[in-house]
Amino acid sequence: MGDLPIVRFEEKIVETVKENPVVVVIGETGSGKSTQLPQILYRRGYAKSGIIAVTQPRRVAAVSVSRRVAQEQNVRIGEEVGYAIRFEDRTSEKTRIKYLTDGVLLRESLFNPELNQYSVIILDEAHERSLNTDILLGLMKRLIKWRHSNLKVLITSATLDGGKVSRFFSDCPVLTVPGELFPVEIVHISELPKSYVEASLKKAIDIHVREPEGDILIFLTGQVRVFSPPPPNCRRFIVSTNIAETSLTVDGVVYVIDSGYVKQRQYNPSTGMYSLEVVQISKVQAKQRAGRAGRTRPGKCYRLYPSTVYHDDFLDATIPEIQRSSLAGTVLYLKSLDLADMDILKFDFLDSPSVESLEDALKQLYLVDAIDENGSITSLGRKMAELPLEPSLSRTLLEANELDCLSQALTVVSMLSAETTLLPAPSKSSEKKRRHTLSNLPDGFGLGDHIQLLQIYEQWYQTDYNIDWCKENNLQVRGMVFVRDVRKQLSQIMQKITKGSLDVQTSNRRRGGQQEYKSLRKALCIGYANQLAERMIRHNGYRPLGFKSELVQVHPSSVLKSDEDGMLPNYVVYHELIVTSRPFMRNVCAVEMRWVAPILAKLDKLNVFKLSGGSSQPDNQIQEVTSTVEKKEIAAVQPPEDRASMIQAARERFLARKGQK
DNA sequence: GAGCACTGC
Repeated sequence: MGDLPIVRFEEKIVETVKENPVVVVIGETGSGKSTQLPQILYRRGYAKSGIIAVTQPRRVAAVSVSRRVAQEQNVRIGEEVGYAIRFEDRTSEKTRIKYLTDGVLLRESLFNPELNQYSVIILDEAHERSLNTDILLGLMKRLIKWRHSNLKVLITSATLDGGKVSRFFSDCPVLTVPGELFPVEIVHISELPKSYVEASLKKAIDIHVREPEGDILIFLTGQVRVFSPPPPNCRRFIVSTNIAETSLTVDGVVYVIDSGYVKQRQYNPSTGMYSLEVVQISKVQAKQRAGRAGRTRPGKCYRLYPSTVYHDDFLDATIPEIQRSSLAGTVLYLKSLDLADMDILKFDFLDSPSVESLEDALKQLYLVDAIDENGSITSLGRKMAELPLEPSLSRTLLEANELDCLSQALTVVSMLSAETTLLPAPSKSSEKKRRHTLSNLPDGFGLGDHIQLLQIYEQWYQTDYNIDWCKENNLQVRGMVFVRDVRKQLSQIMQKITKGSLDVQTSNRRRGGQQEYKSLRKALCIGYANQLAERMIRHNGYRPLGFKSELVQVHPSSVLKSDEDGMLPNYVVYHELIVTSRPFMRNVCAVEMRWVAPILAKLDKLNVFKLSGGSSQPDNQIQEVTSTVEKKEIAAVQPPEDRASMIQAARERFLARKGQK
């Protein structure tokens, strides 16, 4: 391993780290930074006073890199070298080099804000700008002031604007270590193609006919099934999403075709909606993709866009996740750390999220009782922050505990955490099968998808977690096992939070139909107070409350049923708003008017300016955001006593809105 | 009546 480029820089690295609390290390793929940097510091005695921590954005990376380092150190994993990821802690008292996901380090800092057990913290792959890494960057900046005498922080990345991070950390030094990639020739197309799917197909065939052997990796935005599997001894065409940029390494790739696009999920804080959009990649991503051609020998990267477009239109770096996500969980986490003079709107992020996004987070936290009207964290909010869940789901668990339905809520919340991994990979044959078998699964009594998820898990429990049952019902075994792990972890945390011995056993009893789920639905209503929607008068469209007014529909895959008149419930809570062909509510649950009334009253009282601190003079931006909260419409919502008056009230609102237009 | 990239506690 002595021949890795980084080892030639050992003296320089050690010298720089000795004299500076924070150092940025830029190292291309193949530089050995992830494996060698901690070993260099270990050799130089930095693990004597504490552990050397190395964070990774992904679980697989934490495990595989630590295994390699353990091998190089000639120790077993869990001894001097170990790793910690969710559900799996392979460290011991002997551990001096510890690989962990950035999420695990964030959790640790919740219970030990000074992170005293660590003498060195290396944030690896920082260029990916994961939400967790970005929060850690902000926390490290504060931590280094408290612990300037006994903590070293290294930020390492492949292609990151080192100058920017250096400026963030008071002009700390930037070291650049060359990588060991083979040269990659970049070829741009002369003009943008009409269809990048078609163009990439043509280019692939072109390479196949003209170029010497070597596999072809094609970056597109979804799994387009245009290529059939190759016979042996043939050239492989690998069609991939951005998964091959980071998570997956394909050996034998010599040619890369880069469409220049990626599918990205983004959150709109004014409407509360997520959307999946095909967007242009950044220069950093384009470089990352090209690099995949030079791992085994010199390669070529064909870019399906002109070099002028690359230079003039492409963003330098991908928009960081923190600017594309709902920040309710993040803001609650930061509030619970009790950082001194902590104004959430002024937290020092490398790239700050918009004021609107932070205020949306505050508004959501207020509605779920995690912060009070002055923006201070409540005792309930502190408990919520301990749960590794979105605030609405932690709130649901705590309310369920009060309403004696914790066991059911634990199941629902765990199922939601794994939902995308439950259904099988799409294929023509399984699609038909799935339709068939899903009809055999319970239907949630028509009350909604949360109840159905609960019933599915309870059925599985009654088969004693039988793997064949999952297969028969076309549920991914790995997904269901994950649900079971999450449920166990959440049960333990709930036991700890409530300091009691709770009944968290999955129910085995069959009781009286719909009534069985009343408390659970009430807990969901209180938990999802920030995700409540009201039905329109004459049709089954809904309007989410507390956001800019938009018409949304219940997703057609929902098991929610309409009444004898064909009307859906007057109020539902939803797990997610997602814009595909239209805006949809995914995973909805019917709730009752008498549970909704207090939430409407709270929406009415909402004052975002006060929530965000309110002591300083409001600037224009804040005033404008406050005005987007639809005071008039919300104030018009009365909490009526019965269904007739409720409908009357809704009709008046409807007419009032019509009149305004 | 839809159809969704990736990751994490």
